[in-house]
Amino acid sequence: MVKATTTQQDWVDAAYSAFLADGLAAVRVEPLARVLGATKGSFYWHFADRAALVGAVVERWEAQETDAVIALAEAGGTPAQRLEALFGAVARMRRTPATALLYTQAAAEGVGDAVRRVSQRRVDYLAGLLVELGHGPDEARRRSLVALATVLGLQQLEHVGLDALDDPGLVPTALAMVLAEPLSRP
Amino acid sequence: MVKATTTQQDWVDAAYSAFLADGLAAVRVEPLARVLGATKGSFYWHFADRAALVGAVVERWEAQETDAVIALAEAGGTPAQRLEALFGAVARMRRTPATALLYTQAAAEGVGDAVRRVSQRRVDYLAGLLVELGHGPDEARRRSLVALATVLGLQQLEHVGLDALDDPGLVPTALAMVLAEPLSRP
DNA sequence: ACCTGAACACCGTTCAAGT
DNA sequence: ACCTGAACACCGTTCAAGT
Repeated sequence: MVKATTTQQDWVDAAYSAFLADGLAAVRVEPLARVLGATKGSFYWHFADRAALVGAVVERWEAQETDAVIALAEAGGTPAQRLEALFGAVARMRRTPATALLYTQAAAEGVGDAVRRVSQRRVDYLAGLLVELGHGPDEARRRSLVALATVLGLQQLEHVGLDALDDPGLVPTALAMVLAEPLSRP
Repeated sequence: MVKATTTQQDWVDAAYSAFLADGLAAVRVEPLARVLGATKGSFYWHFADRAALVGAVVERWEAQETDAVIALAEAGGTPAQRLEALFGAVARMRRTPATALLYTQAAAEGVGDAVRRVSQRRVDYLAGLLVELGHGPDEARRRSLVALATVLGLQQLEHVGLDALDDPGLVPTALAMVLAEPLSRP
């Protein structure tokens, strides 16, 4: 039995695949219509415009990010173990163009809010760990912000051809930088 | 005396302004033609295609970046003073959307090489300072890579609405993280 | 209710024709 | 040598018309 109609889900599924492969810019109505064997007119029955589809894609991304953070938090262990697990996950993450592209595309595509919420959640989780490890709340927040920025920046460098994530000594270095005691400045 | 013709320089100037304001995506032939009071046909006399204009824009950006690094290096002082100056410059840099957008757009726009060269030069400069400050070359390179990534990532977070660079304690924190002695891991 | 097909706008690209 | 203006392709968007 062949599917009779193209559902809203079909559009989001196809758009999400395109997003994972090539970022939000790849979420385009006409090419997706070709992939789905539908017309653009069909798309505009299910969605108000392209922005609505982009919104649905980012909503799905946000939900999966939230699940991932919760899974990390529930994995348990000591704060130090959870920090190790977090850095391990980051080290394994590597080349996912979608995420590397997302932050700069977010504002232009009108989904900056969702990306900001996800970022905040990540910073909060890491800051919680650092507080458990004995840092003060302000210092913990700053270090977490810097750590997230580092991960995002390394993905960008990777994306531009600097094989930053290949260096096996880099993640330990970053870990040390996040954990280290603050220096008194000269 | 009114200028008779639209020169190649005029196109690059207009394109560079658009780039500084809104990133490479804003380098578009037809809107620039409107701004310059010329036709698209005129553009295609001076340039092979839009990619050539984007290339010229990034070339100018690369040249100015190089000048900036050289100026920093020639400023002199002790390595610690130069490091302070570098972080001060970064702290003052703040909201330049163009740079924040550039890294993710670079690959798609075919100018990844120029961006990679600029990144490499920045890392090399900082790593040199860290070596002068007593770090080993590998550790210095890793810390420099992480530091550049941090700056790029903070720009992205800023761009998405997390007021990361507003926190006055953040740059000292980042400085401490770059300078700190490596930890032995647990 | 859901879709097609044609239309229009926007921008990249080409090119014959003008000066 | 340099430019105009019209044409085409691509994709977002609208809509009358079909089932």
